[in-house]
Amino acid sequence: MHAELQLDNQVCFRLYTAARLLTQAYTPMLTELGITYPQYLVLMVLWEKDEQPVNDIAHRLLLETNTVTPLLQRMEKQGIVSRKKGEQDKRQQIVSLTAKGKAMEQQAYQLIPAGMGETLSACPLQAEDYLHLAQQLDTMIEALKKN
Amino acid sequence: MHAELQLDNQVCFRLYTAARLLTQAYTPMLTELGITYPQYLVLMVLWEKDEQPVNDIAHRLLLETNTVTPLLQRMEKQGIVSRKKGEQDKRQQIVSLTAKGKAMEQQAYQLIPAGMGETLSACPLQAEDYLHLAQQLDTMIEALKKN
DNA sequence: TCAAAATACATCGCACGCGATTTATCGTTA
DNA sequence: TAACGATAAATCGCGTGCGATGTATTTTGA
Repeated sequence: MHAELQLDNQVCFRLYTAARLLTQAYTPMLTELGITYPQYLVLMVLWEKDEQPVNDIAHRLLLETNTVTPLLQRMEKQGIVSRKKGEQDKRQQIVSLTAKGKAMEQQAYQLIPAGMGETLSACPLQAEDYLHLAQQLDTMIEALKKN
Repeated sequence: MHAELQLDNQVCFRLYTAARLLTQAYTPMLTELGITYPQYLVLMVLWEKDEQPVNDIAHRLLLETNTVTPLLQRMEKQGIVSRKKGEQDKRQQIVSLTAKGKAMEQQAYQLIPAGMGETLSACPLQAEDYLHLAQQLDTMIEALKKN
């Protein structure tokens, strides 16, 4: 029995579990909006800056384009975003929010902070704890980004 | 522009990303063993205690049986585990390690701590930071488990 | 200048996760 | 004890993630 191979000693398992469970906590609100969590991430990227090529969205989310492309295709089918070929560089697909996609920002603002606030109120972590957690995760992410 | 809806303010996005990237860091070692990360989790559960029903494994990993069952079927096909119907309760499927599955503990022990140590050496977090991180994640997980 | 390398995106295949449903078995109780 | 609700797995469908490959376009360098 090697302590290094015990589930209870694994940071990765905790990250994997916490990410899944927290994503699940978003699901009821996101279902009301008719989207999934990764689609919500894409929307946040586009709410910040509209009209971006697939590559920029993928880089922002640290995902590969072969994940983002089908995701965008599904979102286009739902009328949340539109895609058009880049004018200066015809290899690019420029992704834009539709009116529906823009309107969803307000709906999200009304649903999600309130809903998640309630969920996390059951969690005895303070604002400063989350800040510290975020910093440590950023440190890990930064180190792992360099493969 | 609502601060609550900015990607940079999302703990969930950080968890989602850190979990993905850390899992990716495991992948080279796990590929050498011929398994995936979720399969590695199942093996850790079984190395700790062999011969468990599907439900116990799923509960330990906080996963649903409809995730674990196909995963176990793939592992059985690879000869890592075997499944047999429970004797006292015929609804259960008791999952056991094969000789191959047991032997993989030693291989994992030789590959993974060393490999992950090297990966995380690029990460300026100390042992006590990981401990603190683990505690905070456990707190979140505990709160989120109650839906 | 023009062929080769690089880049942007798409496609394909496979392994998760999970909501929803189904099937087999068990426990309970009327 | 016979029916009925509860439980354990399995199955189905869909949306990711991602490695591998393909295609169109741009950049490059001899």
